[in-house]
Amino acid sequence: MLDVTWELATRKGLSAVTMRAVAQELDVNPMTLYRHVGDKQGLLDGLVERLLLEIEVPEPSADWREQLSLLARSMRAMARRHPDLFLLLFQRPAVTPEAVGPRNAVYDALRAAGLPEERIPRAERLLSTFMLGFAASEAGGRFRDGDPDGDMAFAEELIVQVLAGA
Amino acid sequence: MLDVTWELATRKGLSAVTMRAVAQELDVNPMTLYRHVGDKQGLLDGLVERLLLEIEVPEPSADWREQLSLLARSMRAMARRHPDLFLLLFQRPAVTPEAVGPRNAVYDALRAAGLPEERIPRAERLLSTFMLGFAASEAGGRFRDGDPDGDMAFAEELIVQVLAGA
DNA sequence: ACCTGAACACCGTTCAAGT
DNA sequence: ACCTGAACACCGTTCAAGT
Repeated sequence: MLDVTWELATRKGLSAVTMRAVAQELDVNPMTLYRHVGDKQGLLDGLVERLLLEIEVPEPSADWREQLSLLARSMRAMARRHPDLFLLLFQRPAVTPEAVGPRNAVYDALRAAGLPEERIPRAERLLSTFMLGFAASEAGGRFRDGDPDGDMAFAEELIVQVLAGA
Repeated sequence: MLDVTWELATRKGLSAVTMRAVAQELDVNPMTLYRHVGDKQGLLDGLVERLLLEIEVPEPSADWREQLSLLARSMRAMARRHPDLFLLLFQRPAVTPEAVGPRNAVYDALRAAGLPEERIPRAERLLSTFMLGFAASEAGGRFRDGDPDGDMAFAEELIVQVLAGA
C-alpha cells in the first residue's frame, strides 16, 4: 500500500494523496485502508518515513568535505522531487528510526572532520537544520531568482572553515 | 477580512481557515469572499504577509549581536504561535514587499558587524534560511526532547565568531 | 452588470447493516 | 468477529438564475 501511495505522491503530488485516491489505485474500498493505517496522518507518516529512507547517503570512506557535499546535494534533490512532502519533515521528530541513516551520515562526516565526539550531536542538529531549511527553501521557491548553487557552495566553504578550525 | 482571517488562524489554527468558515465569521455568503481574494491561495498569501509583518524587528542602534539574538527570538516566537502557517514561508519568494522588514533587520545587524556591503545579501540569505529552518523545526516538533535554547545559544556563538573573523 | 444560492465534485471518517 | 456501503459533515469553486 505504501508503495502505491508513494508512487501516487511522486506522480501527482502530495495533494493527490487522498484516502479515496489511494483506495481507488488499489481497487479497494476506501474503508479498507483503515485496517492498515488507522488514519490519514498515518498514511502521511509512512510517506515521510519513505522520504527519509530514499535520501542517498555517501560512502563514509570518502573525504569528509565530499561526504557533506554529497549529502547536501541528495537532500536538495529529494526536496525538489517532493517539495510538499519535504516540508512535513519539520513536523516530525528527528529521532525516528528511519532518520538514523541521514543522521549517521552526518555523524560520520563530522567525525572524519575531527570533531570531538561530545560535540557531534549538537553540530549534527544545527547542520541538518540548515540543510533542511535550505533544501526546503529552494524546493518551495523561496529562493526564486536567486543562485542556490552559489549560495550553497559558499555555505559549504564556511562550514568547512568552521569545522577545520574547531 | 484579513483581520478576521488572521484572528481565526490564531484562535483555531490554520486548518480552521476555510473559505466557508471565514465567510461565516463575517456573516457573509462564501461566494462573496471571491470578490476580495480571488482564491483560497490568495487568503493564505495574505496570512503569510501578515505573519511577516508581525515579526518584531530589533532597534538598529543596539549591539549587532543583540540585534541578531532578538531577531532569532522573535522569529522563533512567531513560529511557535503559528506553526503551520510558518511553514508556508518556505513556499513563498523571500523578495515580497512584506519581507523587507525582517530582511533589512538582518542587513542592519550584518552591517553593524562590519561585513562588507557586497557580502551582505548572500550572508542574509544563509542566515535567514538557518533561522527559518530552526524556528520551523522547533515549532513543528522536530526537536522533540531536545534543547532548542542551548542549541540556538551555541549557534549564535558560532555565527558571532564567523562574523567577527570575516 | 453585479451578486449569490444551489449545485458539483470532491474530502476524511463514523456507523450500522450485512456477512 | 470482520468487513464495508451508505451516510454525515464537511471542502473549494462553478455557474446559472435572480436582481
